[in-house]
Amino acid sequence: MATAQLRFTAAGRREQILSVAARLFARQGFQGTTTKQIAEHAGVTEALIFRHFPTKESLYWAVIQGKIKGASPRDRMRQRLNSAGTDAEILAGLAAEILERRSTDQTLSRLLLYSALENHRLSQRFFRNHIAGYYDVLAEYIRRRAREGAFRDVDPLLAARGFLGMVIYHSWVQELFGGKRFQKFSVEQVSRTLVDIWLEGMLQPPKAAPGVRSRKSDNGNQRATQEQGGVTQNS
Amino acid sequence: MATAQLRFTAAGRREQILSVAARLFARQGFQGTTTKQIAEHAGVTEALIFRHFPTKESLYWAVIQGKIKGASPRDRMRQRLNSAGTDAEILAGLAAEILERRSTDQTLSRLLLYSALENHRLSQRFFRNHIAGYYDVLAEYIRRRAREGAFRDVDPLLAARGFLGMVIYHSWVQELFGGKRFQKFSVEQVSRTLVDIWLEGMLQPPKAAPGVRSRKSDNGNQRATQEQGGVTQNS
DNA sequence: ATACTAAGTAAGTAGATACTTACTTGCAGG
DNA sequence: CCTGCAAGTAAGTATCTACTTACTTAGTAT
Repeated sequence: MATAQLRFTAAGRREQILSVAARLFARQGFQGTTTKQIAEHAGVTEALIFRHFPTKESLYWAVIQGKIKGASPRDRMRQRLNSAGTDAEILAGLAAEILERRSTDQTLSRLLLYSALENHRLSQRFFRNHIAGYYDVLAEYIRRRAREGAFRDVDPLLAARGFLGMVIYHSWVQELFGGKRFQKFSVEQVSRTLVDIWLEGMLQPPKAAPGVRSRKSDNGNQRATQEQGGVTQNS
Repeated sequence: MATAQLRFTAAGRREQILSVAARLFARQGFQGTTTKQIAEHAGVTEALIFRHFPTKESLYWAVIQGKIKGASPRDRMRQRLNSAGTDAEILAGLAAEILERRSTDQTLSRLLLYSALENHRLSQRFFRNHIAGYYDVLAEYIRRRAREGAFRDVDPLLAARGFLGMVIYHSWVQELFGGKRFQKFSVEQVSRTLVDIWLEGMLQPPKAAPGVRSRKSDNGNQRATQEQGGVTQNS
């Protein structure tokens, strides 16, 4: 009869330590978090931590890898982008999901930022596994929509980065830099607005004559423009 | 004759320490930088540092305040936004400046990120003084262009954040997360492309009757088969 | 009960860290 | 020249850090 267990199983304790450490590393970074702190928050002595993880750094790795595995956005995102609906609906849903997730759980993005700043060798891999996935899938979506004639001919990777940049940067500003203290935005408003701008910028104009794209606004009071900068990339 | 001085004046030494500390704090954060390191890089003993700054934390504050004062982007940005040229030229110039500055000197953005993550009380103020300035000025520009009928009616602050989000996030990805290892983009290409998307999304459609905005794409359907000419220039 | 094993701990160690104290050295003005 | 003072240092100290070692306890199978 295991009623009130005083002891964890090894695996259970390991997970508990991981979850405590994740919170602390996310809040304070690797350098700012001590093994003593982790032990105290886990209700355990430091020695036990080093029984489960040979070094503090290996614990950090384990935390990050756990988070990477826990959240595999690529598949959910691909699924979303393949679902039915207008571009606007799909993208707004995507943006909303990102914003919502980030506002309820900052640990992942904080871990990512910290590891990037602290130059942990893991950072690159973390980034590639977690963030780059977003790009590739979204870029593919953009490429497809361009092939279908819906989107303009813009470097898909840059376009994807632009979209995610709008969304993620906004959430950073709100959550990380305390922007929400001065200005509150609803997730709906933000996702709708940002998607609106980006999408309107990506959509192929309706009745453009082939070869010559007419500017939407010629009234541009500033000095008239003779040619519209193109988007092609040859550097 | 003070030819080769072995000793600095107090003010000179203070500045030297500040500049050395700025580099180190930017690279390693507050917690990750030791006073011993700073002393060694300044070619001086730790004691001298504590003669100029009572605590390590006060040194950190001084570094950040110096950076805030040093870079006042608001004015330069306002000037740029009031100069002559098309929207595309002005915004691309702005984006290029941000990208260029950030790629040559990361200390400022790294300090900002670190201080935000480490929850230094200064972080909010740092953000408000350094970054929020961009928003306000750019939002004002957007508001003006909307009043002039050139831009659509979109929340100016969100639009500004979207623009800067695209640019700044891109530079973070490239510089911080090592994105440049896999993909190199020229500053011109990035700024032109991002501005193109954003601006095209903000411009008022050409022949819309006032008050009624016609969407570019009414079919809204994902499988849109909008006919299109071979519009944009192909390389 | 006994004995075995896995979970857990008390009490360290060596080195680092922020900061101090008591002292020395270079240089300008009389 | 020498003297006063600001610039600079050598050698600490108390505390903290990651990590260890030698030990104790709880659960369980026999």
